Amino acid sequence: MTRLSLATWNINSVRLRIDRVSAFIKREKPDILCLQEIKCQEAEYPLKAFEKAGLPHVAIAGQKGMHGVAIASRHPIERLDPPPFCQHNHARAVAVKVAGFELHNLYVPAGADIPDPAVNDKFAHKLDFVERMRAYYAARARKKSVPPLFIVGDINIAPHENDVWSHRQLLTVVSHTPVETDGLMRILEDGKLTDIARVRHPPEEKLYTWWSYRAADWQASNRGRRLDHIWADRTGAPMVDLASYRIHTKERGGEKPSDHVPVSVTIDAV
DNA sequence: ATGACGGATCTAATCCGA
Repeated sequence: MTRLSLATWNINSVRLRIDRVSAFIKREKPDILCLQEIKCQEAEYPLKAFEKAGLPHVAIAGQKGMHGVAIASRHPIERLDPPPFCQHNHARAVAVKVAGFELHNLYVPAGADIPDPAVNDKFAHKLDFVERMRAYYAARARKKSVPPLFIVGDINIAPHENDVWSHRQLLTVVSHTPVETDGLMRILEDGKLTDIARVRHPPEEKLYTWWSYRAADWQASNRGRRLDHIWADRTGAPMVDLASYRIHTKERGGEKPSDHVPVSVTIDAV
């Protein structure tokens, strides 16, 4: 039995924040770190820093300037085909096999401002991405003898009332509209997936992983949303130490933070 | 809840995020 710490973080430029990433790895010692919005191509990725930090096994899906996801691991990884969720083939998914389980790292489209797919192509793209996730994980849940699966990343949807600072005021705001939150809940239901954060944290407890850059004082206004998720499938969920779930809110502070903070969990792998 | 911030890019002004 190996205890593994798995963390996910929308880093909003891995090159700009590589020193913060290195410090986080040094302090929190994740065995696997999944990043979103690396905002670079594969060749530009700061591999050396990850080697130095003890996570030398890296799978990168990059593109110029925007999006981009990566998985960095202490243990050897086997790269898998990314799940086919993005109709535009953006770098929004990377998948590996590591320590006997499967790991998907996702960056779901934000969806822009207007929550109407008829007039907003980006919102239509987000809804399509979510429906593809539902169909894929539903089909996978029907399969026998698949490895345990963990799905992490910036899902860009805050599903529950207390995953946002004001349920009432955000009902018409992209990330918390009913069509999105219903879509997310259907992925979990049809895929037989567990949203690890909410197993131990009751529905009335506020949980945020993102705070806008535009607030004058993010901490004082505390208008956050829980956009970053760690999910496990039926065989993955029992491997999770539920008490280990952490939101690393401290990372929203200090110099040049990302607008998202890391989320982590400990897994008992074989 | 809009766009006060912040990132990348054809380094100047624009696109993008959520």
